[in-house]
Amino acid sequence: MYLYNSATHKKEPFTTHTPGRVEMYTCGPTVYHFAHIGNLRSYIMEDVLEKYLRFTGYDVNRVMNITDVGHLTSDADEGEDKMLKGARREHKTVMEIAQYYTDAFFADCAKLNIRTPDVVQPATGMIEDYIRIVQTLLDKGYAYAAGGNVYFDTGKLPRYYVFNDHKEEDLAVGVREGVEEDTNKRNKNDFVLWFTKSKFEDQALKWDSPWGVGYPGWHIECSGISLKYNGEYLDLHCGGVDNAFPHHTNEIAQSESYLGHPWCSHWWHVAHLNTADGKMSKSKGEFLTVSLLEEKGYDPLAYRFFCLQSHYRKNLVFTWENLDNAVAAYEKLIAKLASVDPKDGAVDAPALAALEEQFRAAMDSDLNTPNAVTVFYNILKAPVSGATKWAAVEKIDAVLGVKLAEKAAAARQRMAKAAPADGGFSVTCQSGESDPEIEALIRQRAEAKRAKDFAEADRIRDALKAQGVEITDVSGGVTWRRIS
RNA sequence: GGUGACAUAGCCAAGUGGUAAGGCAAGGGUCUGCAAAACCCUCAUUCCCCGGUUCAAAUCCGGGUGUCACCUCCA
Repeated sequence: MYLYNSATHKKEPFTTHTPGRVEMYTCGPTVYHFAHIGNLRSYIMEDVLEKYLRFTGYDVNRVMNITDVGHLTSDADEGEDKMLKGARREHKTVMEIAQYYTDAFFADCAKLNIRTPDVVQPATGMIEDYIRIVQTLLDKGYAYAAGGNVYFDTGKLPRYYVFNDHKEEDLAVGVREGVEEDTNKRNKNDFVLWFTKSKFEDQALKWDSPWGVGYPGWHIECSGISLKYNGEYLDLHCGGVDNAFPHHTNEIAQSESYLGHPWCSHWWHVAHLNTADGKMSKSKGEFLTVSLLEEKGYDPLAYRFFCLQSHYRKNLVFTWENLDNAVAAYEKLIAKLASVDPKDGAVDAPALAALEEQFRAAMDSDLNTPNAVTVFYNILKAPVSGATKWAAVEKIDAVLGVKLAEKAAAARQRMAKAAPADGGFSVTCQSGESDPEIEALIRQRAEAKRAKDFAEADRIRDALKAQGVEITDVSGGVTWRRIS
């Protein structure tokens, strides 16, 4: 399998330190608010990566942090702690906020069919580990104390910039309003390992340390958590592109300095989901969450499908029109599979293997999910038995995770119900809902049709449409659904 | 200002030297009382621009232009 490695800027064969096993770390959410669908794009793509690695036979140990401490506010940044700001907004304690949004995050993940990582570790649960790492970095001379804080000395490294070719003098420090240069730093790009002097007066969570009461720097949490649960050699580190610098760069600096040997061989970054005006954020424009999608009548899995249609290293622009496009494609795919009889013939093993091979070829090429999705179409068009088609769809959907077989099976059940064997007339709602008033109208229309009074039949259909109900004649009855 | 990624039809999108996959939308047809659905057909002489290399370039090289991101918390 070839994957693009941000650290080398090349597609490389993916290899692991221990053959057959992948130590995988993914940066998790900061739990001060709901995740927006842009955040979730990364988790969807990471989920596909993880599932594909398992599909190809790897034993995967996936670790994720939950950032529940120490982040500054986002976007409209006034130098306030995100967690604290969230707590104040909702009159809750910081830990209540963290728990609430952690739960909300995993609820969103479940709706998007994202597997929960093997290890999920809140940052606040590992303070002693961070202190030990910081102390070791001080002992080894990679860190220094100044102005009450402990800093990492990037000047001690032969190569600090891993992902790009920044020159220290070109770094624009404090370009943004409200961000001031820290005069305690020896080098412009030094970063804090442990704070005792908070920028904000009322930092909520503090711990005792050899350097005074304070809290850990942002970057140390990921190093600490990964070192504990993935061990000294990490195979795959994932996250959004925005994390590459400085967060991942700093993780590498502190982890390798602490360990004294190379740490993570492969870095995998997911590009952003943008809106028409640029980067998606929580404070600008519409706050796009999974819940909002659901309120608007979208299936979260249609959003997952939307993400799969694009490559993970390419910016994706979110518009409602683009989502609708994906929804139409997704629903057609389900309908197509639903029209295939799973009991048709036997599973043709060689044909199944050939279809699976197409899928592997796409995925092996830097996780090319757009091409992997086209394999669904190839399966449906292939001259093979229905049983083979269902088996092939189920096989690759175990990785892509859009629940095609499950949805198609449900659609088949509804179709069976809508076409009773006794020749009667049935009225079925596509979402399983039942509404006597609507059903009565539909039956009235059927009567009018039987009497060849098509004007009356069309009048009733138009009246239903005006109420937001669309009906479709099928053999043996009518199905209906609500449209927005 | 520096750094990086990207630029393919109305839209999403693959393709990394051999003559533009796939999907959505649209148009035409079959079917249907009419619709819808389904099925069939059509839909980029051309890949941001200008040079170069080559028998051959969307693909390689050079130079532009544009978009986005990062340098400050962010997926």
